[in-house]
Amino acid sequence: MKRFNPKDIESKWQKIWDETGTYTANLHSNKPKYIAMSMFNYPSGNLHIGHAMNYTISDVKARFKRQQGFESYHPVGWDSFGLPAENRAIKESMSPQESMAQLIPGYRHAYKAMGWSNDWEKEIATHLPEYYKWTQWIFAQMFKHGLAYQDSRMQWWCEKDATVLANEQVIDGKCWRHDGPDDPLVEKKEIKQWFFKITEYADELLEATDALDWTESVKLAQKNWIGRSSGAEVTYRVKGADDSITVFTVAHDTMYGTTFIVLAPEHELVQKITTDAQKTDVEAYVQAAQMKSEVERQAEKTKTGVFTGAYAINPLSKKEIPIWIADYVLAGYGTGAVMGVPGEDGRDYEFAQKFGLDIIYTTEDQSFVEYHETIKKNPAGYKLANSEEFNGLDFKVGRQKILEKLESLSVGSEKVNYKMRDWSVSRQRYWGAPIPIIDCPKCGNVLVPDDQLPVILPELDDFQPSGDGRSALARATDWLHVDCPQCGGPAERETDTLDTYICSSWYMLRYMDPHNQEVIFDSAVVNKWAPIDFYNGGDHATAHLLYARFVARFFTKIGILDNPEPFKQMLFNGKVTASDGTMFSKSKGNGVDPLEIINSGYGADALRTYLMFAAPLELWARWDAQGVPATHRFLSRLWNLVQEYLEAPEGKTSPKQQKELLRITHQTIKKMTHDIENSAYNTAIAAGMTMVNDLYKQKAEALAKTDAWKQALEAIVACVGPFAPHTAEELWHELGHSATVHKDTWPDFDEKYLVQDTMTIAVQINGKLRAEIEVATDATEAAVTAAVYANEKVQTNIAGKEVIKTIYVPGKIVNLVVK
RNA sequence: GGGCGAGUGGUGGAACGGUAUACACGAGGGACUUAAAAUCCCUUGCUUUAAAAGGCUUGUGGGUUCGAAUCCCACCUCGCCCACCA
Repeated sequence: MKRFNPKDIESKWQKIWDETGTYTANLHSNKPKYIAMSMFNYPSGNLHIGHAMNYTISDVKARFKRQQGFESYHPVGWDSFGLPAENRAIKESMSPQESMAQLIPGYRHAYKAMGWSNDWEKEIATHLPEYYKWTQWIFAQMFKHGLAYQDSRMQWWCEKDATVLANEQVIDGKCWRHDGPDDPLVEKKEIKQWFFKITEYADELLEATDALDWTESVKLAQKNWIGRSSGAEVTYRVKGADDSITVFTVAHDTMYGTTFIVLAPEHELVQKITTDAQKTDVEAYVQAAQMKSEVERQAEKTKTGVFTGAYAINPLSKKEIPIWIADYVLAGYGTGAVMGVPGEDGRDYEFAQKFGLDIIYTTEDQSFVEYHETIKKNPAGYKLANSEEFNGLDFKVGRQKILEKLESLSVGSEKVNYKMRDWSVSRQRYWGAPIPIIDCPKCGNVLVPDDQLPVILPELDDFQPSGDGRSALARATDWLHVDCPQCGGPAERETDTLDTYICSSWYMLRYMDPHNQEVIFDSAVVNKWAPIDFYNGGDHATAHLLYARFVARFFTKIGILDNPEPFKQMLFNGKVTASDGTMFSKSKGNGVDPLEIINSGYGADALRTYLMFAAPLELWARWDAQGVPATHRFLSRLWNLVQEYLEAPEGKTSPKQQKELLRITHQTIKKMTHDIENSAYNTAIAAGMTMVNDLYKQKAEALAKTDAWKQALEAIVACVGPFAPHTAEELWHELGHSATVHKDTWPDFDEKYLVQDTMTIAVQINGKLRAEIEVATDATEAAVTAAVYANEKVQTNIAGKEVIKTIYVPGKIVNLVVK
């Protein structure tokens, strides 16, 4: 009997699949399409267990659909621009180009060793000019449509990377790439940079979120990130001056409770309105605030602030209220100024307490309850108080009336605010797509004409940032100096490169037309293949997934794409940790190397099956050293069963066994089809294991080379195909097929085989299980009840008692209620 | 501080309001073997008992229901995301 030896069969089939193009998708096929993929790979080292997890999830889905008869496409590519590659290149004194040329082949080899069904004909890499030409084209389109602009702003700055960061790239006050305990906090620097106006789409993105078939937590994270709040802008006049201060509030119904105004230290009016007496204090405070990082500010437990000496007038109550500055007010949100309502807002309350400011309550119960709490506890509404003519009104009515009054006085209007900011897309680093802009002293920022794209990234010897806040490109003088496309005069190229999140915001669409050099993609093909049917990953709940949605939406506006949502279904899967629950890390050296496991003799199939079996996909799994041996054992049992069948004598299968084999088979097909469809891979594999166990029991009865056995074995081999593709392929061929198991082989199930002659009914007495009875499947309720009363245990339990109620759940349970 | 999840055997985990603990690991026993590995078979929630037969069990406490791991309320614990967003 042939032994199960993954080493031989895996490399054999990988070679055959490669040579025969088994996984090459025909984008013009007449079959229904299916495209499954996992988040883009960032080549930075070796394939690790997290990759193995992520890419196997989408590979199983793609394989399942391919077997079901879909034209299934499982694309592959490299998110090859970006800082890790550049930093590695600096460290190992090689160019990032060379670094990629070294890393990518290693990944290709590893992907094939994992048995992933990628289409290698359509491979892409974002650092190649044929790709980034179109990344630059997107920038140009954004620019032409008024969605790309340059601005000088305070921006997050990572000292280690010497580049700015997008808000989304700041994690707990640190750079997303340097968030270790010894890494520095990010700082703010004023830098001229490019932005994409994602805020223009905030509302659309928010509204479309609910309908997505995505993991709920991700949808929620996106909604929170966009952070819509609707309220009003109200203008307070500064006493004795022409200036006025506009604040944003969601609680304009509490306006009569405003007893002070607070400006952010950076607010433009601070200098102007501060009185001479307060000047020293205010300047000191502003300076101190500038020195502090955002995180230090937030870490402070108590409120700080300084009085400016100026007063504002409440436009409704006409009361004079002091104007303060305090760093609990953020310059970047709303208008950078708030109205202090200490009767209804916790932060204002704390501030008022500390500095002895007045507190006015505007609700009838006249005590401090947080505004949102008040509404939550009393959704029906509370009544306004201390609000002059609005007293006694329900807050919803009062709110509306107050708004109307503000509007009539021209001091307020409805306003919607978003937490989300525009997307900062400039990076002061070398290894990215150059921004296709030429800075002309006469014409200003001039777009590089489309026919001159791509702006090729010049090869350099030294990739270190130039140190003046510009990238290494500032030193590439030949490249830098160009003629202005508009006036022909001397000009300079933009030295910033594009955030690599732009590269990954549209790659899924390029997969459908990867080599097109005329246009970004053929819309006809893309409209056939988009959206991505299945997408998964364990990171980027906000940044990447929001950017991709934004860019796709933009494509629909400029008419090159039909569907504004790029990902139809998105599974946010868990990660794999070490057995002690801590993260795998290079520094700890506790990593598990997928290739090592494969090569140790267990094979890719056992590894894949273990990863998919360990836990539900959305949960985090702990690495268990016993796991791969266990799934290897399962595959080996299946293997041996098929070998025994092949060596079995010709003969007959009894009608009884035939019926049982059919039942086992169809029950398994049903369960596995349903579970893989629903991404419940762990229970699908469990069902496969159950079938193999059941077949071993049948084998003990009788095993002969019959159609009944063959059909059962073919079904389980096909169903295991998505998880253990090599083993399935080998066994499929051994069972007599010459075509691949991986196309059009998924078996159908028929409910009629699931029906048994008898069924087991559980009998409860007062809800407690007391007996089980066996009745004919077609037994009537009367027959079942009769069988229940005939049961000895039931009789003992109801002796001397009165049965007051009988509940019969057909096919399942009988519950007798006795007294 | 806000939001969202999750608490089930020794472990990872199963269970449309209907027989809790599928499947797997680990453990114990047996077969095969000179022996070991591999393989195959059996047992395995806790507990009383020699056995037969009971009792108890899904974080804690209540509730709804003929029936609750599942639904509702309160509490405890853990995890994740966001966080002075006005």
